[in-house]
Parts: sequence; C-alpha cells; structure tokens
Amino acid sequence: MTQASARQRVLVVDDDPTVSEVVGRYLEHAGFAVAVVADGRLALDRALADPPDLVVLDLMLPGLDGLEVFRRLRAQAPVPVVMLTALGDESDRLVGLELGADDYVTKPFSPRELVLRVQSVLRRSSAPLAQAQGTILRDGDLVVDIAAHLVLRGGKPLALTAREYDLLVFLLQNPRQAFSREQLLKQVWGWEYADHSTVTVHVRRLREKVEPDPRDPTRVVTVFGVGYRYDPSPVVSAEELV
Amino acid sequence: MTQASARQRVLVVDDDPTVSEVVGRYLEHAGFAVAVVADGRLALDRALADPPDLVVLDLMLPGLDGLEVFRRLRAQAPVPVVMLTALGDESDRLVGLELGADDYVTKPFSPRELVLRVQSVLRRSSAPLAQAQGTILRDGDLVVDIAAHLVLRGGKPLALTAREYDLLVFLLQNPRQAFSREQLLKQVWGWEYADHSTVTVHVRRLREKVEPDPRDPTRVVTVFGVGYRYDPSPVVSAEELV
DNA sequence: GGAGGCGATGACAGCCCCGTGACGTCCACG
DNA sequence: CGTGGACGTCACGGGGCTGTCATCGCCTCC
Repeated sequence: MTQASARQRVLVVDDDPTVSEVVGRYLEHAGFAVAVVADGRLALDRALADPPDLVVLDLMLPGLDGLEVFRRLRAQAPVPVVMLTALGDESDRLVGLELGADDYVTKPFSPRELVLRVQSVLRRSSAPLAQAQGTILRDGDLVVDIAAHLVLRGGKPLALTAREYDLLVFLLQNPRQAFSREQLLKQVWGWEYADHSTVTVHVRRLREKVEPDPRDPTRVVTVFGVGYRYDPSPVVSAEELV
Repeated sequence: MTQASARQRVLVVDDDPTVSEVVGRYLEHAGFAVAVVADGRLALDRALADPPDLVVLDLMLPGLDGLEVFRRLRAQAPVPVVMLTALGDESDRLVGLELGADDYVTKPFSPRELVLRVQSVLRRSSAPLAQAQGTILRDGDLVVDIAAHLVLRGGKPLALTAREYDLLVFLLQNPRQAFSREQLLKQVWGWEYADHSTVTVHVRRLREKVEPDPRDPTRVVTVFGVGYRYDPSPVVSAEELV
C-alpha cells in the first residue's frame, strides 16, 4: 500500500485477528489493496504515512478509544470511514454519525455486506461529479444546469424567471440560428398567435441578466427585420481581443 | 436447486444464452445456486416445482410476455423479483415496479451490478434484522440514517413525521434536481393526480424542522413556476465567502 | 441626410403562484 | 370513549411574474 495503483486502498483497524483476517481476505478478493493494523495509535501513524482511500474502523479498540481515533483521522484528512460497532451500542453509533462516519456495520456482520458497503461509500464519495447527471449547457461564463433548473453566471446563481429560463435554454440549444418572434412564441411559449411585443420584452429582460452590457448585446443578438439569434462567445486568445 | 442448502437459490429467466450464461456465472461466483430457463412457461413450471429465493426476470421474452410471467409468479408465491428491462422501455419498468418488482436493471448492465442488486434485494427481504445497518445521507449538519429511520440535525434527533421523512430522503437522494409538484406526488406519495397544495404544505412543515431560517430556505429551495429543489450546503473555503 | 419602420425602453395592471394559518378527518393510543 | 397527532384541504394575502401599451431611439433604405 505504498504506491498509487489502480486498486483502491483500504485500511482495516481492528484488534481481533479473526475479524481483520476475514475482512481483509474478502476485501482483497473484491479487488482492494488492504492493510491491517491492530490498534488506534498504529492506525493513525499508518494513515498519515500512507493515506488510504477508505478506513474500516472498529470502535472497540484497546488503548486509544475508537471515536478518538476517528476524530484524529478526520483531523488529518477527510478520508471516508466505515465504522464497525457493537449491535447494542447506539450511543457510539450516534456519535460516529455525527462526527461524519459514512456508513456503519453492526456486529455480527457478514463480510460480504461489509464489502458492499465499502464499495458503496467509495462510489458515493469518489464520484460527486457524476451526480451532475443532467445536461449542462455552457457558453463563456454562463452555465445552465437543466436538471437543477439553475443558471450560473461567473459562478453566481442568476435569478431568472420561468419564461426567461425557457427562452435562454431554447436559444442556447439552438445557437447561431435566427428565429422570428412567431417561431419563438411557438417554440418557447407554445402559442400559435400572440402579440410579438411579448417576445421583445422578454428578450430585453433576459439581456439585462445575461449580457455583460445589456445595451450592446453580444449573446442574444437582434437580427433586424427578422428576430433574434444566440451568438456563443468566440473562443479567442487574449491578443485577439485587442 | 432441489434441496434446501446454505446457498440461496436464484432463478434466471432470459432467452438470450449470452446474457444468462454471464449472469449465471457471476451469480454462482457470488455464492448463489443458479438455475437458468429460457422462456416464461418454463420459468413458471420451474418456480412452482422448486421455488427459488429470488428470480431475475427479463421482460423481453418469447412466448409469454414478461409482465405476465411476473404476475403469475407473484400469484404463486411472494418471491422477490429483479427485472431486466431495455433502457428505453420506461413503461414496462414502471408497470413492473407498480406490480411490485423489488428492483430493476436496465440493459446494457454490468453483471456485477446485477449481483449487487440481487444481494441487496435478498438482504432486504430475507434479513430484516441485518437491516440494522444503514446507508447514510448527509448534508452539512443534517444526517439521515436510512436503516435506523433516524434524522439528526446538529447531533440532535429530529422529530419528522413519516411524510416529512419520505420527502426529505427523496430530495436528499436526488440533490440539485428540480422537481415539479406532480413529480413529487408521484415519487414520494405514489399518487397519480392530487392536490398540489399537499406538497406545498409538507414542504413548509419540513422546512420548519430542517432549515436554519425557515423563512429563507437554503436547503429545500423553491424554483418559481416549477417546483422545489434540494441544494446541498456548498463546500466552500473561507475566502469564497467574502 | 431624411423619412418610415422596427426595435428598445419604461411603466403598469392583472394574475398567477407561493406561503401561511386554520380547519376537518382519520387513526392510534390511553 | 376521549384525546392528540398526522395529514389533506381550503381560503386568504402578498409579491413577483407576465403581457400589453405608449413613447423614444435607432437602423435601413431611398
């Protein structure tokens, strides 16, 4: 467990050799690189010298108390921890949860289940990015998260109304295309016939929130005599801007 | 699969030999006793003659329709069923879940994932005691222990009602996603059509218990004209707060 | 350069949507 | 049989959203 490798590394902290041996075997069989230590002091040293991807920590430990080990582990690094607790000991469990344990297994437990939980926690904690499953639209400093129904500009959330949001999304999804007001009314509003000025006004309000300079729009551009078009920011190097 | 044994027995129903062979191998490797049949008629006969602990059922079957097989299986005995469905075919999946399938996997799927689901379903249905372990959801000072059906905030247990709990768990499991009231009614309440205000009111009550300042919600955020969204506390460094 | 037309702007009224308080019912428990 | 909590529903009120219009400015074409 000294070198970075494709395999994820798990540190098992338990003073009972029977437990740690079985657990270690199962984890290795599941493809993990496993290290085992028998008390809290060693666990801290080991974790500091060679940080694992996850720690399986028995709360009942000789010497240093398990919760204390847990606290210090977390003080060193935000490593995911799966706790092993006695069935009855609810207080420890609560304290552990509060301190930030990622999961727990009560004794007696099936090694297979422990492996499942370890995998599950690693999956959860290693892929917070994959959570952003929804489609993301992007243009310059503009970011639209469809699933979240959220618009960011320069990292800050933008307060768009429902209509403004719909309009922006439609335009972003169809960049570099000019649309007449009729088309926009039909596509965004779902209306067949209506007052064109509705579109005009909403475009204005959208510009005020989306354009660097609303009076000289670079994103939502008017095509005189026709309608509007979304122009994505050109990908330019700095000198081209001069 | 004729005698009761320590190993749990799984019946795989799929007409594609490639699929059933791979699935069978993985399940056996995971310690299950596996039987494979290729069509629905045989599946029913087999299940009746020698009831398995769980059935893996492909919904796309020659001869008897998969859903029909499912219905008759359940008519015979309350055996847990994990469905295999085509990715696009949401209608079948919904019907299956509606009828009481315990889990589903969409094609293409990884055999390992299927094994995990099979194990998970069996654990759920066969070992209510082992449920004393739990997946933990977390956001800031909020901690939800699914197995314990327990919610902590700042270390103190929170008195949520059943609906409030369901709502919170659903939102926590789907953070950063905006849901309409219809969607929430369907997902959390299991209703098809109902009064939207039901959602509104429950959101309010949940906020009163979960939000630091219920009148300025930061967790359960309303998306005007759309619905609600759960925003996890941002993980920020100090300087970003300025 | 001037006239006509189109788009931008500011303002406003109606309305929709959300939050809130309150009430009736159902169910569990004493 | 009475009590209390949970749940769904409703009426009310306020604030924001939305569509419309009049006016002004600017683009286009002659």
